[in-house]
Amino acid sequence: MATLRDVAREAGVSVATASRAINGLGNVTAPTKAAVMAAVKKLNFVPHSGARSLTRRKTDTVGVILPDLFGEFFSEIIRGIDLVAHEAGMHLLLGNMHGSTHETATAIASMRGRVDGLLVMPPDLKPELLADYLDPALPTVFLNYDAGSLDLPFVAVDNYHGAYAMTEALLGRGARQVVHIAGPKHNRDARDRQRGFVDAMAKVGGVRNPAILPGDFSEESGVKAAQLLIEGQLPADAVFAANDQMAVGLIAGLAEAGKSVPGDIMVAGFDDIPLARHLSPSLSTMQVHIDRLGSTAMMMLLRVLRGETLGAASATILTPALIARGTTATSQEAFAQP
Amino acid sequence: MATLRDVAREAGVSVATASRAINGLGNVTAPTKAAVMAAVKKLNFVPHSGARSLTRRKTDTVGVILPDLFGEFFSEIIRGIDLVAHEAGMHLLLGNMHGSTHETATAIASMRGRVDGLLVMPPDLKPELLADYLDPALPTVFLNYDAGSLDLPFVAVDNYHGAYAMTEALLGRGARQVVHIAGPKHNRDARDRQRGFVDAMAKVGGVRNPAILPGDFSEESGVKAAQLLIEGQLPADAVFAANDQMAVGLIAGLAEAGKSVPGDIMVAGFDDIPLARHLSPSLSTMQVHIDRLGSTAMMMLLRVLRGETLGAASATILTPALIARGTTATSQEAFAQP
DNA sequence: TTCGCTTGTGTAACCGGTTACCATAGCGAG
DNA sequence: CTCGCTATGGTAACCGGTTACACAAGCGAA
Repeated sequence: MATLRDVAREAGVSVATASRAINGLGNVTAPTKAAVMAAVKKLNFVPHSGARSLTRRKTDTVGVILPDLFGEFFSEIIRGIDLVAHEAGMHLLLGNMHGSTHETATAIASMRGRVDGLLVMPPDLKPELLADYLDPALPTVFLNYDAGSLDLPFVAVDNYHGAYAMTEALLGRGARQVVHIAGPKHNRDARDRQRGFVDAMAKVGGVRNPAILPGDFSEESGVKAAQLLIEGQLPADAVFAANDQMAVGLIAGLAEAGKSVPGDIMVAGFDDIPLARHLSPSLSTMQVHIDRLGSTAMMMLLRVLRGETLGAASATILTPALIARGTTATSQEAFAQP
Repeated sequence: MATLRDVAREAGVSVATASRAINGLGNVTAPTKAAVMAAVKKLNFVPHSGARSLTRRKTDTVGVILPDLFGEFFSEIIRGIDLVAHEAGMHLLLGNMHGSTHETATAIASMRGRVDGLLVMPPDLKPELLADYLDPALPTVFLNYDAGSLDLPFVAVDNYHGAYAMTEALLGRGARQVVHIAGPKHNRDARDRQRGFVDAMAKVGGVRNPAILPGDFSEESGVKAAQLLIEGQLPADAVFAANDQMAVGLIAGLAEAGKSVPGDIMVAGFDDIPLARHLSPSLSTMQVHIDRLGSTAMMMLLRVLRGETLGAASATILTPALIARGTTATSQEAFAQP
């Protein structure tokens, strides 16, 4: 591997001159610069970024810490981040916390000196726990997370109002007995969606304690919910699942039991995963632009890195949009658009 | 930020002793080590990895260069890589070549000094072009790519035999006129699948020049293929799309035209994306364990990094499995299992 | 007591690139 | 011809951790 000293020797100049020529810092005459560049080409010199980060005190890299890397959700987030990062000439260092607090601490620690900033998406953990591990000097933006007591910028989805709107829509289509399938207990997204559902049922539907079935965001838990619904003889004319995966399982379970969707029971999900539009009937859901979650967070981080103060922009809330499809079609609509 | 010198001063020892204590290199008495560790805790010291990589000449990071980050395919690959990398305590540095040769060169160059090894997935490019940019001293494994003339280890999917098997299966189910929807012209996966199809048609079906429609792996190109098929009045009793995405579009297009699947026309895809099993009828396809593509490549890279010679294991071919589902069901099967 | 050995600790050079500061050459003005 | 300025380039310290080597202390053996 060629070093800067090699280049300098080859070009017949000092390391300082070579460095200046390469970085275009002026104080170098055209012929000198040309000689240096020729040497660079000849030796195939590429600056060693480890050494560079020592003196420059920046790495042109951002660390991304996600709870898991499974499924389209995370792939879309990474894509959104990469889109913006690439534009700004930054690299992405991936860290996986694999769900545990200890892993998260390790992941954050191991990024010291490797990154200029951090994007963190803590799914279940309390922010207070994370605070101990975060380096206050390292710019950090939270993904899909209300930073709460921590004074850090974040991007989040308005799960509460999304769930509220969907519940309202179901009621508006004539449903009286709407059942909710909840997500993991400690997941904030899941809790907010449940709150939105409960509040809408109370205020719009006039129902005090609506039925709620347990779930964990997995397809299997949707199937189980369908069984509970049928065997428990729970009266229901609509089911609102806390995410699309569960809605998919639910529909399969209902079909198994001979129930028709939306004829007997309407179904709605949340997220608008690509699969949703391809089901038959297609799944009504709340559309979350997952990639924007990533790109927005990355843009915020870039601004912090540039030294700008975010002010009011330090909290960005993305509002999901209601997508009405086949699983909530009324009989008229079903005839009009099979 | 606390440095090693700070820790040494705090513990009342020299930097050398502090370093040895932290890295557990022996030659340090228990009380001395305890004092150092106490200082580490107190100052919240984390070694600066940039500085470390200078002397150690390793970074515990592997670079991953992908053509794009879109869709489940890449997400699965990254997940597979991460699974193995995490186990080995390695980090992932993501690079996106965004399709162009120039970008690829930049991505590879910018990883100099940042990574110990490289995983590269070149979709369309010729290996000869890449060779100029690859550092021979940097261990590299190709993903989903036959390294060809380059003497580098790789993991690939046996697209040819997969396509051959699927075509054979379609013919075995009574199809006579099978049409293929091809992938992008310069994509090697697509070309191999097309070759497998053509050869199977000739050898098993006795058909010399089977009909082939153009496509580009996108859902839309599947829809277009359906239109071409109908409007061109191309006789067909089965369609084999080069990937699942196009099969999905194709099915939608056929439904639009009033054709029933598999009644009028059987359909098959390739990849087994998660969506495949959820379609109705469910999509028959060749199952590729995409995550294994990533994890296998990562395991190979780890072995190279440990100094092992791969020998025969330097070329790993993953064989896809045929998954027969609803879109290729014969009428008897359709009655038996609706 | 002194020599020799083991064991623990310190000093300083080094990895590769950056940059503050200094030295020199070249030029015009006086 | 000398002075003084600027443009250009060189020297060396530094970023933070690692490690070869030197050194000192402690112990047993002669």
